[in-house]
Amino acid sequence: MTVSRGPGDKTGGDSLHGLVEERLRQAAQRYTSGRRALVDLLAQAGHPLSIEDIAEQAPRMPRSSAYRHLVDLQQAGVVRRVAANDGYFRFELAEDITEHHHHLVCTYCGQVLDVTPTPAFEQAMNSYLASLTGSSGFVSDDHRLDVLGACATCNRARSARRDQALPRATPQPAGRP
Amino acid sequence: MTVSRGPGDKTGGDSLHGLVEERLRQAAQRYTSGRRALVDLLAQAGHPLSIEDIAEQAPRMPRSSAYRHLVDLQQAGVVRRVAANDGYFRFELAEDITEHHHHLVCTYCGQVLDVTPTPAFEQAMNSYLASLTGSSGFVSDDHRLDVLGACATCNRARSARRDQALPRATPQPAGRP
DNA sequence: TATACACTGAGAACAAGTCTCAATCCAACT
DNA sequence: AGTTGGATTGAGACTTGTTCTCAGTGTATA
Ligand SMILES: [Mn+2]
Ligand SMILES: [Mn+2]
Ligand SMILES: [Zn+2]
Ligand SMILES: [Zn+2]
Repeated sequence: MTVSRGPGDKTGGDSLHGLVEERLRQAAQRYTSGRRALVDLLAQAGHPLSIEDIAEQAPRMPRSSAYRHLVDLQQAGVVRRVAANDGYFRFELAEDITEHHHHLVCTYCGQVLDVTPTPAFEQAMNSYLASLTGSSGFVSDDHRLDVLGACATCNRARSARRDQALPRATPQPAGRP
Repeated sequence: MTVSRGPGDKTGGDSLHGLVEERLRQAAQRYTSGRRALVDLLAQAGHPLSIEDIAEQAPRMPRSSAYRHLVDLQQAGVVRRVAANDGYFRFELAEDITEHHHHLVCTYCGQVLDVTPTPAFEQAMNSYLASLTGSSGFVSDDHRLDVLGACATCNRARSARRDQALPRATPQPAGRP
């Protein structure tokens, strides 16, 4: 049985753990069972995980340890921290371990999905980024594209109702009491 | 003297305040001097402001009031809250008041700049978004593109040094004591 | 002027994320 | 096999951006 490790699943077999171990060694860190559990979670999720997601799927891991592991894995270049629209961080494997991808953010249920861009689009993206370097003196070395909308599930729920209104989960601020 | 209101400066003259007042009225809210001051700040900044930016430029406004005004203005559709890479929110005028734009995020000093995309790129973006709708059942109604890199100022500072290392402000997690 | 709400400021409350510290593990030696 | 020094871990205190509470003030409208 093969397990999907994210979009594209670049690293076949178990080279993933070897690669992670090597990067940790570079940072004088050990690849312990807690860290391995986290990497497995992130690899099998295929989309960025919140600390809540992690706590659900690894109930025995203390939150302080999870946070610290994530920091260490970031510093080793294994994990990337992404700021979602709701102000909470999500965590995913670094793109050079999985593959460059974008995010579909459902503004109703808050779920974040990975999607791999078409080569044509990335080409347009690159020429656009090149044009930015010239005009403003800004030198880009990465980009992040989030597509906001309704996922398939929430879409069905919405069209099932007469009124187009569904409770939104993500961008709505707190409001007045 | 004309004041830039953001990229493109869609609303000329003082129709901005009229528009804001109208949207607040729709939400049964008044356009008071504190709220007007905030709208002026956001309009003149031309890039998303942090609560710290706001406190600096409007020292007499209490933070609790600033936050509450921002919530009210969001609910009225005047302000948009953007989650920056450092985990803190920034605030800017809604895109249908200014113009659709993207963000240049400097990963060294944390500053966020607005940039208006070329029509060619937005066209590529639209066809890309259309392709997403088909495949996964996800229906997109908005997108957010953040370009990460080094702003002109930090770029100069970086090339002035022999080593390429500058202290990063944004994505670097806290580290171990 | 009276009345009913909306608005405001001060500060308490909340919670995601970070830090501290004592205990434990483990790779590298003898 | 035992020692040892540094890395790792769990529990909980702490920090701080953001939200909530509440009493007092402003302001439309009649
Ligand atoms: Mn891309
Ligand atoms: Mn765009
Ligand atoms: Zn959804
Ligand atoms: Zn900069």
